[in-house]
Amino acid sequence: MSTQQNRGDAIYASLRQAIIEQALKPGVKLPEDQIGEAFGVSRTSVRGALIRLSAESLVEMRPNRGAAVATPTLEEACDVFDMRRTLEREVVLRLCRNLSTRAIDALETHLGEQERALMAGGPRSIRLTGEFHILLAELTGSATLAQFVNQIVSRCSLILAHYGRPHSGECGCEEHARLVAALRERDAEAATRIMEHHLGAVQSRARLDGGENDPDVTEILSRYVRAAS
Amino acid sequence: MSTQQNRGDAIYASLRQAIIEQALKPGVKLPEDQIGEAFGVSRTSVRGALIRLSAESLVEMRPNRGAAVATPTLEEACDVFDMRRTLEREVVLRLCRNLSTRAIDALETHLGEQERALMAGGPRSIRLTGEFHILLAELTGSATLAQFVNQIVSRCSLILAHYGRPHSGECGCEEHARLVAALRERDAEAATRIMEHHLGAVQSRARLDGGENDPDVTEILSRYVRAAS
DNA sequence: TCCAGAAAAATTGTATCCAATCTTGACAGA
DNA sequence: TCTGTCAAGATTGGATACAATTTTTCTGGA
Repeated sequence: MSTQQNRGDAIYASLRQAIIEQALKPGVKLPEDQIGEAFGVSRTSVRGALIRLSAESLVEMRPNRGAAVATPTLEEACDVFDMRRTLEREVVLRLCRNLSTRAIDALETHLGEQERALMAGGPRSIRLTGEFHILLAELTGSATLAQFVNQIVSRCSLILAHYGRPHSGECGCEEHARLVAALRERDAEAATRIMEHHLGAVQSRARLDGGENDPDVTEILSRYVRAAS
Repeated sequence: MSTQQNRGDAIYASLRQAIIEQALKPGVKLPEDQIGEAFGVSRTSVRGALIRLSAESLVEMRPNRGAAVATPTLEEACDVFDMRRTLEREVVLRLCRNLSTRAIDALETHLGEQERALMAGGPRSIRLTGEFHILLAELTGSATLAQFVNQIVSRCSLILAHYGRPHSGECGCEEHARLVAALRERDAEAATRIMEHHLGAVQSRARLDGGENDPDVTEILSRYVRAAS
């Protein structure tokens, strides 16, 4: 899923990372020409990457009108966060049932990286805190679960970029540390509680209460549009 | 996700259906030329469709060697079925919390279709029994959950095509009826039990016990290949 | 007969090209 | 000044073209 064999893969990975790190903000247009030129490839390869990103709901492709970084609606955002809760609860339960010491080592190594990145600041930190959750999912040994979590966490990044306060990444990673501690003890009850609380905190960084986030005129107006009458 | 705006969409939908209905069996090569000619379009459009299908793990694309209907490994198959259990349990729980009478009507209408298709036989039946589960997921109102279930159920179809007994679709739909009955009563305990049992039955149609299913030589031999020594 | 290696054919990866569609900006009329 | 219309420019959808790679076929030698 990472190494670049085709040019399309490389572009896919780069664009994806840029979106997740919130360098490409929701709504930004992604003209094939321009991207192709930036990467030094033709539109053909770019198109392949965009198709894949749109399959993940990270970009929207409207026919004849080009691609843009997706702008999730409020409803979508809530749905995605709900789904994330569901999936990550499952991750924690599976990990408590079955977690090697090697896995715990991997988690703690990653915790260290997160802290260092947090010190240093920058987009790397945003990405790493997300990747922690993906690592958790991978450690369940279920490729499918890991893939779904990967997708959902990426979309959460996007949502935070859209609705979150400026530069709001996921979290200070202190709760991550507590989660790892609970997992080490195989304490499913505590682990799910921490995860639940943690995701609640992440979600609360988004202003999903319908408050005045962005003057997204078209979206607001679309609610008042009726069939031509 | 269905109406064909671009040519790529049309091909995507057609190929997907063919795979799910087990008309295109796992391992079958999908040369871009040939498919393009079959649909009367160029390779460009075909490629787009294949990219999307490979993002769903329904086809495998190996660099410079073309696309083929995916041939899930045994491990993958088990993983997918596990994930399906996880997701569909969530579907049932959500539905018991919140299910309109309109939704129940929709389910019963669909049950009727399934029965009729089962009488008539043919690939339509295979597809419809799968679509019942997708309908369930859609009725939760969560687009994300529905999409994940859609993907997972499709992959299960593929797995049954690979490992299942000949023409083994999902199931006689009698358990579907019992599930709807339990949902109507909002009986979460019974509903999850039925779903669990039902998916167990579906899974058991696949010979995932490692028995002698297919002489998948390359895969078998790959376990004996060591680094060149 | 069987195998190794080379040539030919087939297939993919990617760039380029054209028509269709959308967007932008200018211009005329109110 | 504002608004509606239309032409010019930009962008996408899709086909074609060509180089790179793989697969198949052919051939010569053991």
